[in-house]
Amino acid sequence: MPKPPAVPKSAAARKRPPQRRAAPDAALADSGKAARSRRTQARILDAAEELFSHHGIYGVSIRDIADRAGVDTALLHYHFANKDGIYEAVMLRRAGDVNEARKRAMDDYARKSGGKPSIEGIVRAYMQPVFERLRTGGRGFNNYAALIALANNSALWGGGTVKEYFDPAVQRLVDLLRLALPKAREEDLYWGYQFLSGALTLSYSRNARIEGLSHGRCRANDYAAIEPRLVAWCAAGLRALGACR
Amino acid sequence: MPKPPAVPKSAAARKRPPQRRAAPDAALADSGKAARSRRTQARILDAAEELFSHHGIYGVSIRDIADRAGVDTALLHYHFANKDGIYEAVMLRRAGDVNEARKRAMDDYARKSGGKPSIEGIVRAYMQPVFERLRTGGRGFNNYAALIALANNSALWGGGTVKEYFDPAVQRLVDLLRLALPKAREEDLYWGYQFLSGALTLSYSRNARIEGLSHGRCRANDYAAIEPRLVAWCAAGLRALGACR
DNA sequence: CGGGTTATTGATCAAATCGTGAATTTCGCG
DNA sequence: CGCGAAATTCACGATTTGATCAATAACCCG
Repeated sequence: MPKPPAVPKSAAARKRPPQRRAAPDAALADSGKAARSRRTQARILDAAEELFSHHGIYGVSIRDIADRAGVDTALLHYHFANKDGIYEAVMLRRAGDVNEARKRAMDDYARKSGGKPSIEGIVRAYMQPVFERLRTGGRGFNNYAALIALANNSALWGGGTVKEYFDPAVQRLVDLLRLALPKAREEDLYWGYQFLSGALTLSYSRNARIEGLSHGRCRANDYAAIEPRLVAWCAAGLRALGACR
Repeated sequence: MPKPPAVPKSAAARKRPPQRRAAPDAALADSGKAARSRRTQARILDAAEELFSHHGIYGVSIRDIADRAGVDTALLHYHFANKDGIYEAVMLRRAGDVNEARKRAMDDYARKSGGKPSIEGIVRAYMQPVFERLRTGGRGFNNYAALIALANNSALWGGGTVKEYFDPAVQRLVDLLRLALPKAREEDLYWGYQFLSGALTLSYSRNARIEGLSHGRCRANDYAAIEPRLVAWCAAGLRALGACR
């Protein structure tokens, strides 16, 4: 009886298709059943990522995703159990990569700068992986970023699993800032992060107000223009916060 | 196309009978049919405001709103035609008031400061009306602000009518900043506004990450703590942007 | 090549959704 | 009072949504 594993309702979100390792020979890395399945899942997640980033989780139906991915509705349930499963998978797919890169960049900078890291350097290291991927990561990462921005300004900041990927990088950032701003109050470091976070996420959100406001002088996704300005902005703000004790 | 599901299903709350209105005596200013109608519409908008701010426009059904307002679904269509009409009415209801107050505050400050307005003063005048209402405006304005934050980081920044209320105040802000930062590049003034806007909206959004990150040291809606820090932060950032030409 | 597992589709359901038009209440006004 | 318009409710239909079950296609391995 080929039946999709009827997972108990309580553990529905846990369900994952058995993930086989790629064939050891790997003459062709992505041939074979498992690889094909993985590619299909990726196509589903790509579609969901794009649609979620435009309309939010509730503005997209499972059918919308299935149509855009070119598969049947039931397949989404087979791979991801339900809609929340799809959403969580989308949120987690890139979370590890970008935050590992953040921690690596901050560690590298901390080592390179010896005992005297600059605020600019710390902030730049934290932001650089995101901007790099925004510029070169294709439409996929841009959709993901817009979705993160959407979730960040709402109550549903992921199902609760997302923070486990994002929070450690933030703590690393705050730790470095504490080193560079020894006179700053502890709470001001966190307020500083919150302001930084708000400005950063708005920059890769789907909001393009600035184009109309500036009469076309600024383009909303001109990340080459945004990155240095945002670094300077946040560094100055952090210094002001750290000094106002 | 985005067609909506719903959010929270409280079976008990669903069958709650329509709440009878308060005593009809009330011989006060607004009795009469028109006033009653206006009060009903206000109740509907209050309910929609709260639900939209939590779950987004697609996460709320017309029934959810009607139930919470204690009226029939058809009444929402009678007053606001359809869901988009409700959304627009919610967005516009407080838009005029807060932005008029912003312009007034900036005009007052510009006059009071003569020809030498400070960055801090300008930014404070722009933000003050919002923080004042967040502190004293009751739950209604807090819901509205959270909804604005949600819309601000998404593609649907109002149906297009909202910007006509918000943009003039922003332009007034930029005009004053141009005066106070004569060496700044034109586009940097707008980037500055964008960063300011991101940090500001995140501060009154429904995101409470900072409470967990700071281990309870910061409370997400401690506006008395946020306002002065955000003013200092943005002023420092603007100065840095304006000087880096 | 053939059995068995996995991936994918087709058909379908119960519930929820938006919207409408007819009834019913409320209330101003003559 | 009592008529008529505005405000509000009732009942309902067409459509969409999330989800499931059985049936088929693709593939691996012996």
